[in-house]
Amino acid sequence: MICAERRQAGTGGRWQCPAARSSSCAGGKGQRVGLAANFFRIEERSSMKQLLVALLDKAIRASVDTGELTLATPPPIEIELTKDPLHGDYASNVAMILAAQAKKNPRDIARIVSARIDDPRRILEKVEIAGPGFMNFFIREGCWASLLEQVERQGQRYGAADVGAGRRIQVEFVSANPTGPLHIGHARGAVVGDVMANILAAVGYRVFREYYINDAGNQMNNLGKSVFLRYRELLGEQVEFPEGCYRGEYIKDLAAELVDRDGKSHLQGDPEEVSRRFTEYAGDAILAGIKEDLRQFGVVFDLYFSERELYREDGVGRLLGELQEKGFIYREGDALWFRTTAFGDDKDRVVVRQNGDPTYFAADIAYHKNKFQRGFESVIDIWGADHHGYIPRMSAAVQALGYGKEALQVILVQLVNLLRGGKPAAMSTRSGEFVTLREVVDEVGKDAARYNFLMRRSDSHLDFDLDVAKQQSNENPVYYVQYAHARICSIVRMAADRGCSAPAYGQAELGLLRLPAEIDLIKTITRFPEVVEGAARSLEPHRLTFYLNDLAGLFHSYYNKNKVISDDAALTGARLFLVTSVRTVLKNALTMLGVSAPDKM
RNA sequence: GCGCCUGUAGCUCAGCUGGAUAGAGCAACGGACUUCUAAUCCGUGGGUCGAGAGUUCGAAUCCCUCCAGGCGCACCA
Repeated sequence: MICAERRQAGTGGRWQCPAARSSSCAGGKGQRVGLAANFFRIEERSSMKQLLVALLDKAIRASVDTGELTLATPPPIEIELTKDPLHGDYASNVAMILAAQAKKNPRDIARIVSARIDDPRRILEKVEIAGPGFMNFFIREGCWASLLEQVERQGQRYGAADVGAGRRIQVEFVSANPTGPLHIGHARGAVVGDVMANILAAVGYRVFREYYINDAGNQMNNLGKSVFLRYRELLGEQVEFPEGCYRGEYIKDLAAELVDRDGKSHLQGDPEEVSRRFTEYAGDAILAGIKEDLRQFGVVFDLYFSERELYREDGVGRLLGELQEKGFIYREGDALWFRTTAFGDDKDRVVVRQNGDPTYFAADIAYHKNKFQRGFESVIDIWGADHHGYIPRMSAAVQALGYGKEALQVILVQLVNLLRGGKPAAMSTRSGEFVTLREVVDEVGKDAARYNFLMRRSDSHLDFDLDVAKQQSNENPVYYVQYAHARICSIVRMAADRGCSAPAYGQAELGLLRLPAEIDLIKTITRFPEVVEGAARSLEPHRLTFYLNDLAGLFHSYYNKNKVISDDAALTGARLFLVTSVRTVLKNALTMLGVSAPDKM
C-alpha cells in the first residue's frame, strides 16, 4: 500500500431519503379502501422477527407466572431465519439457553413455552419442537405480504432505524497527506468510510465526515523541497534528488506551473523561504486535487481538518500540560514520554522529542481530544491495516483524556492488490508509478469502483482487477444488482404501456403471492432493516453488498420463471407490488453504497 | 522474539457474534432467448472449515498449543 500517512479511507454519499419514487416506475395510488386487505396489520416498523420475539417473550413470562418455569433472569431471545424449510420459517433456541437455569430438559421447556404462546392475530400456522429443543415457527401463508406495507409506507426510508437516537458520531477517513494524488489504496478506505457513515446515518446517528490533513510535518517540507528541485531542473540546473523526495510526474507539473507563473524569480530568494512557499503552493494545489477526485468519487466531507489548527494558540502544548497534570507524562533524557502502558500499550510513547518538537502522536492526541470537545460521543477512525500497531496507544490516549474505551473505534482497511488482466499493477508513491484514484474512476466508473471495494470484509486483502471491473459482464457483480433494478423498471414501464400500474398496498391482493420464490423475496425484503442494523453494529459495510447480491439473485430467478404481467389483473397487481418493493430495497441499498440505480441498462 | 490480522470447494470469498445436512460467485460440464431486458436463469460435480487438544446438548465461530502467510514492533508520519 502506500502510506507514509497513517490513514486511508472513504467515500461519501449521504443517506438521504429522496422522497418520491421516480415517476416512471411509480404505481398509482387509488383512494379506494382495499378489498383485498384481508390481512392483519402489523405495527409500523416491526419485522416478523420482532413480532415473534414479542410473542415468545410473553409466553415465557406467562410460563413463569403460572409456575411452570422457574427463572432468575429473563433470557435474551434470539430468533433466526431457518435455512431448511422443514424447520419452518423462523427458529428459536431459547429453550436450550434456558435449560440450565430452569433445570429442565430443553424440549420440555419448549413444550411449556409454546403452549403459552398467545397469538391473537394468528401469525402462526404452527410451532414445532425439533431436535435438541429448537422451536420452529411456521408462519401462516397470508401473513407474509402484510410486511410489505412498511416498504410502501417508508419508501426511501425503508431500511432505516433509530438505534442511534440522534447521537453524534464522527467518522474520520482518508486523511492522506497532501503530498500527492490519492491512489487506489486510499480509494478503498474512502468507500469504506463513506458507506459506513451512510449506514450509521441510516440507523439514526448524526454523522459527521472528516478528513485530517497531515500538513504540519516533514513530509510537507519534502514536498516543497521536491518541487523546488524540479523547478531548478526545469530552469536548466543539474539536480540530485535526495532520499525522501517525491518523484512523481505531478511534482514536475507543479514546478512547471510555477515556472510559467513566476519565471525564474524564485532562484534569487532565500532557499528556505522559497521552499516554504513552494510547500504551501504544492500542498494547496494537491489538496484541491484530492478534494475534486473525492467529489467525483462521490465522497464529500463535512470538514477537512488541518493539523496546523492544533498548534494554534499552543493547543498541543496545552494538551500536554493537561496530561502532565493527570500524571501521565514523564521526562526521560530530554524527551517527554506518555505513559500509555497505564492503559495496556506495550511500551510508553514519546510525545516530545529531544529536540523539542512534538511527535505526530502528540498532535493526534490533541486532534482526538478536539473531536470529543466538539461533542461527538463516539469517533470512528478508518486506517490502513498496516497501522494497526497504533491502536493501543491511541486508545490509551483517549482513555487518559477521560473518555471511555469504546469512544474510539478503529476500522482497519487492508491493502488493495491492483491487477490488470490478472497480473499485478505496481504502485508506489515515491517512484511515481501508481494508479491514482482518478485513473481508476475514469477507467471503470464510480459505481463499479465503489461496489468492488465493498465486496470483501475491509480487513481482508482485496484483489481489484481493472479489466474485470470495467467489463460489462457477469463477472462484475455491480451490474448484476443494477440490472435487477433496471429490469424492474422495465417491467413497470411495460405494465404502464398496457394500462396497469402497481396498486397501493390496500388495493393489492397480496394474498395471491404464494409461490415459494415470492415468500423468499418477501422474507429477504423484511431482512433488509436487520442487515443495515447489523452492518452498523459490527461496523461492516460489506454486509450490504452481500445482501444486495442475495436479493438481486432471488429476483432474477423469480423473473426467469414467472411473469409479472399477465391477463390476471389481480395477480399482476400483486406481483407489481412485490417487484416494486424489491426495487425500493435495491435502490435504498445502492444509495447507501453510493452506487447508482439505473432505470435502464 | 513480542503483538495484531488472515487460513473455509480448483480460484476469489461469505457464514447474521455458539445452532440443525457449511454457502455464493468464478472456473468445468449440460441445458433455456418468436415471451415483462440472456448484463439473466436452470441443472451436475466439487469440502479432514490449516493441524491438534479443550469448553457443551451443539464449534468454521469461543479457550489453549502448534503450522503457514501478511502487517506491525521510531524521539516517521
